[in-house]
Amino acid sequence: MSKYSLTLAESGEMMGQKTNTKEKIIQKSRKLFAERGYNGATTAEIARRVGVSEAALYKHFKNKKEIFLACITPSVFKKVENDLEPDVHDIIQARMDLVRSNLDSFNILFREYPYHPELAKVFLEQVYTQDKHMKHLMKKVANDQLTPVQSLLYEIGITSAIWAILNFEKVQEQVSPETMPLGNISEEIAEFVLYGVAGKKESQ
Amino acid sequence: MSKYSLTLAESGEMMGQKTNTKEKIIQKSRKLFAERGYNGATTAEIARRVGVSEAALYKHFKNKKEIFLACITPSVFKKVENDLEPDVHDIIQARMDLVRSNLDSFNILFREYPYHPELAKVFLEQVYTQDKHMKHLMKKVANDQLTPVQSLLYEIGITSAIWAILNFEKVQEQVSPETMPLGNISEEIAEFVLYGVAGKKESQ
DNA sequence: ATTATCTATAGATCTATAGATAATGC
DNA sequence: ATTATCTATAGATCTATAGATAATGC
Repeated sequence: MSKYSLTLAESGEMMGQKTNTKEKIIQKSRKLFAERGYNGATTAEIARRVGVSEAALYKHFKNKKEIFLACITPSVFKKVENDLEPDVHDIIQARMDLVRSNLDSFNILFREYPYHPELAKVFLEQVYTQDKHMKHLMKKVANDQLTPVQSLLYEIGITSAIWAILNFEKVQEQVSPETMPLGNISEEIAEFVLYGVAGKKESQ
Repeated sequence: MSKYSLTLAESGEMMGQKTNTKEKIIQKSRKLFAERGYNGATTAEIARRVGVSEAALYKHFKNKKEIFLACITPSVFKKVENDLEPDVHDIIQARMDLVRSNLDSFNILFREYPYHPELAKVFLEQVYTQDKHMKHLMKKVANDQLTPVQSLLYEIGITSAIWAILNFEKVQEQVSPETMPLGNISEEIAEFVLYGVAGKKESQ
């Protein structure tokens, strides 16, 4: 985690304490939905992982769709603001931390939001976070010439790039025999975001 | 389409001619899989859209999974090479054309490849196309300092950003009441890829 | 004759509920 | 008494096949 970090708010109460079945259903099913997609995840498997009967699920949620939405909607951003003025590296690092530590949620969002209209808004909110620092810094670097559309495109683009690269990293072994060590990814991305392929010119 | 464009090879014979049921199954189901995901697309619905019975599907394909794979695997890149040395704008435009005109395939790939090991390789091939022009130009602009990892990361990142933005464009209405006109997206992306948020410095 | 299709249906699964039973709080 | 769970199962799908029928090529 970086000094300037964002994390998804723990949905519901502090977990780990008393075994709250509802909370456990949400956590187990979030993982399962991320693993198999909405239709690939069955209520039977959710129940199995939670360790209760299927019927028990329906005492906590009206139906499967409600379980699914509970996995996503309560995840509002809890921003850990920081007094320090962050630089691009910190901001990219923070975004990577956010995506990485909530990869299940982002996987569900990126993959499922077109099938579930309820998720479209959440998708936008979580991906286009309107990160104050990011916005401010981008504007500053760009000499205040960033239009709202640019800031939207950049933030969505950067987040989806991070998401794709992190997932690629995970499945890379299956893909190429000689696994390419990706090195310090956030460093690479930060450099790219800041100066593009052209890189920083000699003038600094 | 730009002067320097890539398109996915037409899988199988030239369509439109004689009504080839197998080909029609592939086309209709590709669209359906993109719309609903693998598990959300039923063989009943595929049959309905093709206009045949479900049993007919199984004379052309061993099972549902084979229909699914047929939607993806034959889509090898047919590169329309061009003598002209393309600039960044052309290259980004070409990549956007590629993603946009094969959005169904890319939607299936980006969303489904983690659930289907067979797709991981295809995903990498289609997203990291090792676009000769892109590679060459990136290297040139970066003064030959691009490492293989960087070129991999950049190409995957750029493609996924384009994919996410194009999909976002499609569902934007549902999301924000005041639809934001995204303007010339490829122009924006090209500028970003070339110079980052810093933009081109006064020196050009 | 051979190939492409259809009707009908088996068998597996999947969501969701009804009604019974166990656990908990007053 | 109330709340949380279980067993059992209804009802709806969903994939895939068997066997019958129609269409096509020699």
